[in-house]
Amino acid sequence: MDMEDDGAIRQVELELAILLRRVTAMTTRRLGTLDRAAYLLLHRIDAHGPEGVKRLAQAFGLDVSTVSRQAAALEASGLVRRIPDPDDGRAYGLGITDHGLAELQATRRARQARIAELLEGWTDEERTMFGELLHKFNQRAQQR
Amino acid sequence: MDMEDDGAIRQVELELAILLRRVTAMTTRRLGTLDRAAYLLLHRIDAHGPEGVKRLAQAFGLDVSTVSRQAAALEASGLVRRIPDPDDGRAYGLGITDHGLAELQATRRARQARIAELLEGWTDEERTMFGELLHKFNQRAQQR
DNA sequence: GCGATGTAGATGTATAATGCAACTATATAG
DNA sequence: CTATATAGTTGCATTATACATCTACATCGC
Repeated sequence: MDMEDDGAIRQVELELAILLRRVTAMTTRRLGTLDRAAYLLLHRIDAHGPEGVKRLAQAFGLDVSTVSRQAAALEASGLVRRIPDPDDGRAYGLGITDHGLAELQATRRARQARIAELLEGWTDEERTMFGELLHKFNQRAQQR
Repeated sequence: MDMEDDGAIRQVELELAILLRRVTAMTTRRLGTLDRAAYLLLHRIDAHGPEGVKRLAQAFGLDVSTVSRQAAALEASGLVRRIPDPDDGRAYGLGITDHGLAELQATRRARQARIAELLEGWTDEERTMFGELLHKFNQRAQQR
């Protein structure tokens, strides 16, 4: 089977590359007050509860040092607070603060409004399918 | 109509943010010999024929200076060559060289193989739909 | 209990991508 | 012919990132 010549794969590969460019460019100027790293970290913490930098780094495929710096920035801005791990003096979890939650929600609204613009004219079915396929893809991309 | 609370939009927004993270992390270590910027530029030039840096920058939503540097790097590597615009002494187009085409194809194969892995177990319909929806999304994202 | 080894996280340093501002050279308009 | 606009380049600053190293604590073997 000649996978590489599969037309669908060809298209997905190209469109993903383009998507990366476009969405990176779009989100470089922040929507709301949070930059992309901050937004994703807060999103994750909000959804999964407090986690340490190691787990967060794994979740995003980033180096621990990178997340450590991002977390420090978030803490300095009062968006998260450290919650010491009672069983491990080295470790702590990052918990979202009320301020962090408010900023997260504001940024999320701004981003969703942007997406809503881009999905204007799509059918409900297309939107739903797009979300599900992206989710399915992300699941796989995490494991690998 | 409460767009912002549409479940599909909520999911698309989140999954796009995650996708960006994952795919960026994945493509940081290059597949093939070309980095991401080089790959996309060559891809575009191959598909659209020679274009100047201004048009290329617009196509990717990047600053002209950024593309100018990327183009210089491509030229230094012999992947593209400058084609002076006969009607405008300031302008030139970037044309892909044989070497550039070979590298493009090699990198494209490597990337497609990677995508094929990630889409393993998907139905043909899902793959096709994913590609089409990504394309549709990118089209909109370019105009806006 | 204590030394060896492992682990969570922070920090030093280097690199790469990018944007903005200033510049050069050419084109076009009045 | 001068003034202004445009294509592209370059200087500079910023940001995100990885890798290596370091510190503090934990755990394991004895």
